[in-house]
Amino acid sequence: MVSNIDSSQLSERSLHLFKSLVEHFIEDGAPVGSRTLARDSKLNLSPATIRNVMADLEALGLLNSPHISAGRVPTARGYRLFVDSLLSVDHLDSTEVEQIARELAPKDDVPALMQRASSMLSDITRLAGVVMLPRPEQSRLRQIEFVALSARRILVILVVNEREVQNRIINTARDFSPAELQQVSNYLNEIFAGKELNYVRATILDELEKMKEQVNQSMQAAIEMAQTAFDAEATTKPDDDLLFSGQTNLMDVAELADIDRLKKLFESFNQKRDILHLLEQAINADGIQIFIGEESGYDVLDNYSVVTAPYEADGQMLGVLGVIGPTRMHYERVIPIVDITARMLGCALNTRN
Amino acid sequence: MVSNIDSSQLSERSLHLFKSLVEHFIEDGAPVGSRTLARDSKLNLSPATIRNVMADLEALGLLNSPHISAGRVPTARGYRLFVDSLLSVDHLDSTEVEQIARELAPKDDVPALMQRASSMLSDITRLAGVVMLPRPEQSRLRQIEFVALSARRILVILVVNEREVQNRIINTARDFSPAELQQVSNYLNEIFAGKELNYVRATILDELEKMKEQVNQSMQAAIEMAQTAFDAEATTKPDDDLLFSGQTNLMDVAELADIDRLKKLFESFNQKRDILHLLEQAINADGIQIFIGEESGYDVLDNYSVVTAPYEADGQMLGVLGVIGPTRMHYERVIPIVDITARMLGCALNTRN
DNA sequence: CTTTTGCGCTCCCCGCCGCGGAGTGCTAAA
DNA sequence: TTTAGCACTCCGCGGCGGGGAGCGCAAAAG
Repeated sequence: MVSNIDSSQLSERSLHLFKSLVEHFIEDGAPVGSRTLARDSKLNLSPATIRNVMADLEALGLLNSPHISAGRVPTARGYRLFVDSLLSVDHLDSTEVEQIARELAPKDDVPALMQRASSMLSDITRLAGVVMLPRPEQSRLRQIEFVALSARRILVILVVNEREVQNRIINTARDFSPAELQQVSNYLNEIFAGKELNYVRATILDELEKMKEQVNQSMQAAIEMAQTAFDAEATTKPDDDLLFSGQTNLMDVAELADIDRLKKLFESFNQKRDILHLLEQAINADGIQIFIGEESGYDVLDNYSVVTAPYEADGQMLGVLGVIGPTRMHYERVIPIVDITARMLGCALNTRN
Repeated sequence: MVSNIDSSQLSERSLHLFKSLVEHFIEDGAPVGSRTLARDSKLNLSPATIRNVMADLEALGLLNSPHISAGRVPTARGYRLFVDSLLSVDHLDSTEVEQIARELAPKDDVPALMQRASSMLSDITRLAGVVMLPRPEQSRLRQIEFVALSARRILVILVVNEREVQNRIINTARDFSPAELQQVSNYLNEIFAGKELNYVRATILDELEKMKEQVNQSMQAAIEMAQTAFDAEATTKPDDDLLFSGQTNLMDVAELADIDRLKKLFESFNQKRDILHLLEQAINADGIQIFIGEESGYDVLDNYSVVTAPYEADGQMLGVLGVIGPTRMHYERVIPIVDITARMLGCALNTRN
């Protein structure tokens, strides 16, 4: 990768003009010519001078022109310089902040909260929002319970990490009485409570062996049953860990009207894989991270930028959220929105007492 | 609404030509002229004759021409006649049937099964699939359990209708011991097991009053707690009752490439309201029901058709599933797919023992 | 009466042209 | 170093014309 341009390598004037050009382009989406720039940047320079400056900026790879005789357009590298050094972020007005706070009030369960965060991001930015569901590296089993539905159909309830609840139904080979079930869950809670799920899955077989003599017949069957339960758990919910919303907002953005590219993007939303990889790169950034166009390395994201922020609660990084839109987006507005949303989501997730 | 055309009102020859025209149009998407029709329909008629016939069909409102000098295109009414009287449904080949059966094997919980049904519909038809989640008119409470997470945070588990499990966490005003919780759930199960959820919600307050003297203090608090639990239940999951998939398939269909209309459609997928209303109309149809273009009454669905089938299990209508695509779709193929999917989904939902 | 032939007409599509506008690069002057 | 002037490029757009597909109508054929 070619090294990025540092703002100190450029004259004050060049930077001013460059910034002005980018802002102009973000506003209109049309290539910006020397005339307009001469008119609007308060520098009182003639178009010709500005042309010279722009030629230099183009040589540095910050701009390029679609055709020899069109205005200039920022490159990905140009945007990079812009967001890193030139951008002054908006101050969100208090009504917006309140709106975000209201939407993220911790009134119900985690998935619903995440869903709201995502739609809020897309509503407020008029772009596409995405939230990675919290995936604590360690999911500790807190409690396991069995509820008899009928003699051979048993509901297994796993309470994981404070507030996550998973349940599945398993069919057993023989009948279990409620008392037996109680016994099994007591037993399992005793050994496994507080342990990591993966660990539980891995060792449950060993335990089974170890206990073979100690415990009675019924208990053996019970442990086998538990194993089934945990196996089922392993196969479920591995993929719905990304919540999108507002995809349709992207259909308004004129320069992205190419339906094939849009389709590719939407498909990659559905597959989740690429976007997930991208977001994972952002989880250890401290605060906002921005992927501009081709930078991301995923060519479905050409001409798109992704503004991300990790969110944390109880001192633990939980995930990433962000906004996807055209490279030509209002960064000065999107950035603080993503930022504050991540913070507030974190707050909402702090274990309430 | 103008009355539909009955196939008996038309000569054999007109019907044959009409059918041939519709098939042609479905294949190519281009207006069909008299020449092509003369060539391809085995009738050995001159284009001129066919023009006459087509003029008649146009007068009946079955066809129209985009321009005076283009070929003819079926109207919604034309499609109606076509699917009602002229269509010969494909015989699905056995590999496809097996594929469907495999996808719908009842291996895990209901939501996942529904999700698979929907994506399978869209994959196999290359159109958009939709499934309405089962919404039994009566959701009977089967069992309620409380699990203490901490002294004041309690997990409420509701088992509803055989295999649906809902859980939520509530915060209580005071501590409850496990024994107390057991007592409460025994009590509630005794009164409410087998009752309808709405009924439970409605009468739980009365019960509370009625029992005031009979039961002790702790029990009162418990019932209040239960009330909280059911209230929470009422507010949750009222809207995610429709599962879409394969929306992006619609972006391939050339004649729908109008990005604004597509956007409107996608938005109505997100809102769910209109589509839900439409599907609800189909729940009492016995078998396949088809909404063609403007017929649906929702103008986002102009140029789209929806092929639906209700599914049932244990003798009870549970919901509707279907496929959304351009009016110009391969009905002869889509119809049997939707049909068999509905049946198999029903089978998968029959209470397994 | 039905079907066919023949003919004139309509309308779309596509490529072509020419023009105005916006913008550039270069050179020469300030 | 900046500006003015100028020639040049390229896009977008509207108008034009020809070819193609298809239609309707009228008259002839069956």
